[in-house]
Amino acid sequence: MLAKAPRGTRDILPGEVEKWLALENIFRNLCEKFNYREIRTPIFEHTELFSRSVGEDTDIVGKEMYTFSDKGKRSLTLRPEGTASTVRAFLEHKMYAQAQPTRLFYFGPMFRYDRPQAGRYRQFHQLGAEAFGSASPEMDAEMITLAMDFFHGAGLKQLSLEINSVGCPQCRPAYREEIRKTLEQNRIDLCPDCQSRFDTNPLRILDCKEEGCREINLQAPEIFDHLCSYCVQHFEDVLYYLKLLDISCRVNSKLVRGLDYYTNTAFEIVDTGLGSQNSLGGGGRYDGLVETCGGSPTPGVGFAIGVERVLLSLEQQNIQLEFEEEPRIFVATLGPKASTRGLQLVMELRRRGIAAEKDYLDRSLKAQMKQADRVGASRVLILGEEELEKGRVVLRDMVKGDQKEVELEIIIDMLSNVH
RNA sequence: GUGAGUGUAGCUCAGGUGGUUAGAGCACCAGAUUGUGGCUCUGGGGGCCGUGGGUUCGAGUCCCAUCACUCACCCCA
Repeated sequence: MLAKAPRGTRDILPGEVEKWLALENIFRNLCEKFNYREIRTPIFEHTELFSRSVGEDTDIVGKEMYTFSDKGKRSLTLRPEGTASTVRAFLEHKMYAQAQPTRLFYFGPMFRYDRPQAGRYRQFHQLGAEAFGSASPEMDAEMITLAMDFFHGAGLKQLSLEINSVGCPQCRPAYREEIRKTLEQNRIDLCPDCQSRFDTNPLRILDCKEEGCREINLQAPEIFDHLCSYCVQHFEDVLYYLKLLDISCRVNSKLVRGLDYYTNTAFEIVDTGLGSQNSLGGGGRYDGLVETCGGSPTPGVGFAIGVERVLLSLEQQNIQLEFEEEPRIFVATLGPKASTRGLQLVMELRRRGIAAEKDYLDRSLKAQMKQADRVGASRVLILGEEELEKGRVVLRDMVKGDQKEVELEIIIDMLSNVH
């Protein structure tokens, strides 16, 4: 147990970390172009922040939160998603008093207690963005474009963008009632989950995957017939702008996201070839959330993307992320004097910005050469007692396989110029 | 929370119907010229056979439990 990461968590090892950095860089650069600024919020928050904003009746709050109380008896929760914290920070630091809209992005670990499976972890990582202060459908379109540009920047193809409108507090209650009315006589045929959803959140019945529920859902009223005129217009505008910006999408009137705070736009990006957990990201508009968290009414939109799933999708589609490997110099030495001089040499190289290393295990020259090969050294400096006496060093090119003697004094400058 | 599958060396896996000191490939270390990597050859170190219990003269192998991993359901990223 001591040497085992907890269930649903894992180490990101050297060799894989490079991919994470590459994705982070793609996202950071993109966000900069869109004028979004990075925010880093705590990894845990007051439990109430999540239960209030995400919604008491959601699966996340109901059964997936890592909640604990600290020594001061405060109930705290490891964040299961990023939007709530961002909203909290927006309010706490009165960002609404600055130039609007406020555009923010984040990157970091999230936590949900769930059975792990392919593409699902208890600690997973999301990169996401939020924009406060604009209810314009242009903002929705911008947000979706940012997400899609990220996927394209990472090299992903074959993604499907699904979009829907879930209405607003003006029209949703009536629609909710409409669903209840039409499904009432079939209520006992719904799955147990949907039976309780009937009371708590009948919209969620619509995207239930149970065969029986799906059949019953055929007679459910279409949401588009029940949106208020504002919501209809907003949705149509979003679709219009997306088309204008060359973002293709598929309207899915059954799409209902698992968080309660969404209003109007809801969207999800899925990789159809991925497997069971094929949702790479999702988001939507949440015009009531800031108010729910104690602020004055402020519209907002955002999305979150699952890093592990993006990585999985890249792997499955055989797409390599680009990252440069720095050429490396290995200093091989023979004898204690040369070893000491070699240590100086290595440090000088490093201070000149050249990646370098030497052997500390007192290994034979042969073993040092082997090691040089393994760490991917492009060149090896061989320094023995003989060379040391002559004030020279052997410079070996590991790719070509040839070598020559060079003055020890000029070797650093020489290599600095090459690199 | 529910279901199915799998746990043997660092990794990938062999080990018919229970029978002596548990194997291979790769990896690792050393050697094949007293100072030179990749290829080859030789040798070497490494295994509470997931854990606990049971059946048996005898269990890696059979039974039970437990834990872990994997996949799926649910839900989501």
